Amino acid sequence: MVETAAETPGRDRILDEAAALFLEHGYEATSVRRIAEAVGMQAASIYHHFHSKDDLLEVILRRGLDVMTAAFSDASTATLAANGETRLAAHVRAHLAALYENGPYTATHVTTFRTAPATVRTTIVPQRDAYEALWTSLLEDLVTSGVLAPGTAVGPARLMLLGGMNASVEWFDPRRGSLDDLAHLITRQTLYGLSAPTKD
Amino acid sequence: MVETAAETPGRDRILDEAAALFLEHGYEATSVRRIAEAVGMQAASIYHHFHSKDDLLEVILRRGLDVMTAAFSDASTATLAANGETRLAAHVRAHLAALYENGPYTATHVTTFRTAPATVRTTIVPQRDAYEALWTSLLEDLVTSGVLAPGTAVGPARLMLLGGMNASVEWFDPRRGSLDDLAHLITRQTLYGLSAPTKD
DNA sequence: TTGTCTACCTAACGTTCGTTAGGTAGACTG
DNA sequence: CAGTCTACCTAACGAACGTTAGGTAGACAA
Repeated sequence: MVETAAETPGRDRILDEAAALFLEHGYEATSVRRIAEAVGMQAASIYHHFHSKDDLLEVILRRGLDVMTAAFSDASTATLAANGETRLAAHVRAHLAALYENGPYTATHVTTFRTAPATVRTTIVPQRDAYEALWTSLLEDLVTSGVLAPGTAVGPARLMLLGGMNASVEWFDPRRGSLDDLAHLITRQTLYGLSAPTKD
Repeated sequence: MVETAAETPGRDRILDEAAALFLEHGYEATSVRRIAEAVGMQAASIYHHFHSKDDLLEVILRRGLDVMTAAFSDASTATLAANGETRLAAHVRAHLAALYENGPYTATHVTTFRTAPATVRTTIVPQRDAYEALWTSLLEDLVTSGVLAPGTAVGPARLMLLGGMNASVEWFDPRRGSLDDLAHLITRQTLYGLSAPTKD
């Protein structure tokens, strides 16, 4: 039960405000009346644009995933000919950009997906799996091309990398820190770790 | 407004069930009636043990922090004489044990703290800062003793390490995977990264 | 045996929730 | 210029919420 609808200004305002509120307070803690107030309309008017509160969440989660996926694709086409480290760095930067630019949709996705109502979650799962598969195949390429150590367990590596990036929403403030710096930090630490160079 | 109360079986059952439900569905999505049902009592009986639902959450969050802090201390005393890598590994293992053993309190803490009601969150903040300070000083020691690269930015390193460990609650299942393996994986990746050994 | 305390209970309170029914003002359409 | 459609509105519904008042059965103490 998802909207394919055309974009209206009112509808997009609702999505923006709802996503921001879901991100800050969580889905259940945000009432339809509070969303409506943020937009400047009555609660009942929300239902002109969405079937239900769950539907509204589903559209937001899906949009967050769309933003991520588009960012990943852009990074892929932009670095087709680049070396492995550059490609990884570009995709890390793209995922972080999805989290912190183009609205709160992706950040809302990663923070609310786990506890979203089961009915909403299950309809999103296939699209989410597809996004994770993109990362899996990127990391496999990097193993094959010798950038990552042979025998690297790609599954755990993907989970830790995505987990680490997503965890940054708990502390990173894009108005205070540079996205490029964060992307560089995460890429370097993922590839080379924190240890002092060995002296053998 | 926190309980210092003696431990009664009924009270601990409430804490256990509530923490598990908050972890799975989130705080706002879990009603007092549902907690009571899980325990096998009436909703009103919860209020014999806790002032309010917020109070119940606060006790749970604090207990989660207590579990973490105790685990960290144990790891510290157990590795006083050990080398840097062993000390780091022990503390990583301790934090993960706090997340996956001794009940759902720590896992509930890390998943619900960010969106907890502001009044609850602010009373917990000092204790939380104290736990993070423990990690900061551990990492600073490791830089001083030459285990971590000189000039390592300890703040971001701490955030990424804790963020990575905490993010594992989204995917790690302690009944399927070994905690030791996970701790080893995270420690190794944190120190040495994923890159293939350079051939120069 | 009377009194107190603990750990629950039933019943109900006022509030807020998501949602629906039905209306209206203004913009386009023929 | 009548008709339709869009984007809202007011009013209200039943259900669920957190919470409180007041009672009770059993344990333990004097």
